[in-house]
Amino acid sequence: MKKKVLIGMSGGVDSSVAAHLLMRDYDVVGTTLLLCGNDDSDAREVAKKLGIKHFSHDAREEFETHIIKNFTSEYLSARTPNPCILCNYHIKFSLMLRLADEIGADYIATGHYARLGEFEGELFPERALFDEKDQTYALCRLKQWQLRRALFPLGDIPKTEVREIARSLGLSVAEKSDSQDICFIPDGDYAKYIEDRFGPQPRGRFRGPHGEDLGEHKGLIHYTVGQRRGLGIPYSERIFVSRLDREKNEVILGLEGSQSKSKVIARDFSFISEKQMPESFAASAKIRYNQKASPATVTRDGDRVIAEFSKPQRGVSPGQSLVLYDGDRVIGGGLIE
RNA sequence: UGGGAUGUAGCCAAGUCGGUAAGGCACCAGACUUUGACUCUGGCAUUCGUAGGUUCGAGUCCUGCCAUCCCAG
Repeated sequence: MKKKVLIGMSGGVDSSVAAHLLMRDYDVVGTTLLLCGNDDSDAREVAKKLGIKHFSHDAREEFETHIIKNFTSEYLSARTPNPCILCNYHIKFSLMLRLADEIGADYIATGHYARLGEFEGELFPERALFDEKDQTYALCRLKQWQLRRALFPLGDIPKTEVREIARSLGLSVAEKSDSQDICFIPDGDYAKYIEDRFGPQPRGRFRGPHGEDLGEHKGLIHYTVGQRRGLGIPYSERIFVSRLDREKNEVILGLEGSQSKSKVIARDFSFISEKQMPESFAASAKIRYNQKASPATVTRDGDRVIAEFSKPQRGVSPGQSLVLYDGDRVIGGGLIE
């Protein structure tokens, strides 16, 4: 008898094709999590077309407490959060697992471009075979109990082939564009979203590379370390946000290079492995999603990790995650201070 | 008021012996992207404070006017 798997279906191409691929070896049930007014009609249509069972689950309350609350409070604390990483941990790989238990499913699956690898008796997310589409960065906080019941059907398929499969199946979502922006903020204007909830944020001054006053900023939540565009400041050369000063409510600007650092400290670090990690080791690391990993020497300090990169990293933004890799294998991730 | 200087796109700013408006920043549009960013590509002055003049041709030469700044006092 086939084992049963519950797949999260967003209604996009990826999870739709993932569902189809699973059907060969598993008894597949699809679910769409209602997180924030998203619509499940595409997913329902795909499920019907594929001939699998589908149900939707209202997860708005959990999404609100675990993801949105953190997202807004981080921004209000002058940090730049990555909601996807938290969502994967709390929603896609926790809540989904509970739903799987309810329907008696052995596994859960998602349309992430990632593979699952085994190393010394444990499981790890591994980079997708075609790493232009790798999504392991966002899976950095997963634990063994989650990975043991996870499946990633798209890990060794290029995106173009996924679309071809969708077309050959006659799925209406085959040409649907890739999702982007923050899923619960459809228009992409996160600052407006926060101000709608918490009111307008106090304005302050822009401080230039030489300490000069460069005018008024719109409120700290509008800026991220490393940002260049949208500052609205004419200057003789490119200037970047190098720091957000919460005490003085100032946005500190600097020239090219001023926002680069070799030493990155991450707190609340979560390792994939349950084994004791060495105090210090070599790894490759990323400080943001869309970037290739670069070599670093890592030192542990309680729940903190200090990464000393061999080359300075630009735009190290507090609140984003430092994710460590050993080759293709994700070691873990933590929040940049 | 006398003496000096300057006035080129939203900002900074090139512009040679007059020959038919560099560049940077900002901005806009695309590309990239399951976060915020970065990056990349493309766009962006029929016009050079203004009114005349010289010239085949003026941002570049001449004259008046206007504006701003500095030094005198």
